[in-house]
Amino acid sequence: MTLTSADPRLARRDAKRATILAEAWTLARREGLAALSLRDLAERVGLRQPSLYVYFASKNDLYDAMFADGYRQLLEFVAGRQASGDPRRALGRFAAGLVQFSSDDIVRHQLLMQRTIPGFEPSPGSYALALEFYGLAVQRLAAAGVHAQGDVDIFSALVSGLAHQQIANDPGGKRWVRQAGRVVEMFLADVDRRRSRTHA
Amino acid sequence: MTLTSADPRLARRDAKRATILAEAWTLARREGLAALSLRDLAERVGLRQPSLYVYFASKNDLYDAMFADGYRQLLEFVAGRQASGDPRRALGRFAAGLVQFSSDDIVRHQLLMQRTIPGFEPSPGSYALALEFYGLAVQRLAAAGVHAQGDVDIFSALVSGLAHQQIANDPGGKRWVRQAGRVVEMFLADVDRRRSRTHA
DNA sequence: GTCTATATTCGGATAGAC
DNA sequence: GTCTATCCGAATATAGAC
Repeated sequence: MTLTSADPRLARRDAKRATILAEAWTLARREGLAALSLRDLAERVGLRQPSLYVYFASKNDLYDAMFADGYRQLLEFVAGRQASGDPRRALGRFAAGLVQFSSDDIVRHQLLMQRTIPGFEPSPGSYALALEFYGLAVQRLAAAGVHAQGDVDIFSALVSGLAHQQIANDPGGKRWVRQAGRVVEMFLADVDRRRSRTHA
Repeated sequence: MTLTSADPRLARRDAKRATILAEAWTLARREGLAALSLRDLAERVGLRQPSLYVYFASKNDLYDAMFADGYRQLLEFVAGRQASGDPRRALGRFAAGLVQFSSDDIVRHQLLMQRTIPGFEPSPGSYALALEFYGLAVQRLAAAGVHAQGDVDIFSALVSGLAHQQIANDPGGKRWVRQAGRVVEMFLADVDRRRSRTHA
């Protein structure tokens, strides 16, 4: 949605939407996601509060745009770190990257990964981006030889757990980020162990 | 705090506080933790809104009481499932129990484990209960031969990750609860592997 | 300890002029 | 597209009578 348009009118509109969005993130990081107010937001972008409705149909619409924006950032982040070399080592770096990404912006992590705003649900269009990310993760796992749904479930739990502990108990640090490699190793060792037990 | 007193006057007061607290949980589960309103809460316990201030000094004080209450429930839950038999198997049951406990009440998990309410921070007295729980977990780990801080960190991430995925992607189900035993096994196998590599 | 009444502030959202 | 003006509702919290 809201791709930069050729029409200069729409282009400027999109640019302003982006400005507002960026300011919304800043404000949310400072005040808390749930405490984000359209009044404050308007003031920070040099508008009166009702004028925001030109750009966003409602507050939930703003949250939805932030949700989509956050997942676009995540997809871009993942795309920017191509898997190279041994796919199993790459999976470790992938996991560490995700934990770092979450840790880099707690509010973003809250919005993308937790259901914390009462009444907010992402629109289908925004949720599609979340699914796209999930698909990418499944690809990385497959490249490392992980296919079973149960294994995918466990991997997702490992990453989200590391991210959560990092954010909750060492914000800004790397205490759990550093454990990502080891955790993925232990995970892959377990997958192997089960494979050798089941097959042949 | 707020132990049942011998003084019948205080006892009735505490009883009413408990009633209000229970209703606050119910309301928070229905409307969301952040959307909890003192007006609705008062109505549901047959009081006018200002009368709540007799029992709680502020809304944050109510959250604080809920926080303490939640950790008391957790401590009771853990105490009710004594570790018996092989401490390593017991650790698996311990982890599964914790995931189940979180899954049983999403709002409680939100309040206890996430920083989701803008402006709320637990009081020292309430936070002490959280530390008490943490100490118990460390004991269980020690009984299973896990001592290193890094190992404790990983265990906490494993449990919180399973809980989070369970809540986010299969609320009311057991998809991730069921994986707890396997995850703890893989964890202990890794701890062993490292021990045998380092020592002797 | 409970009430009525009210202060105060703030929130999101809409109408309509320019 | 931006504004002023305003609506409407909701929130927490306090004052003071009973």
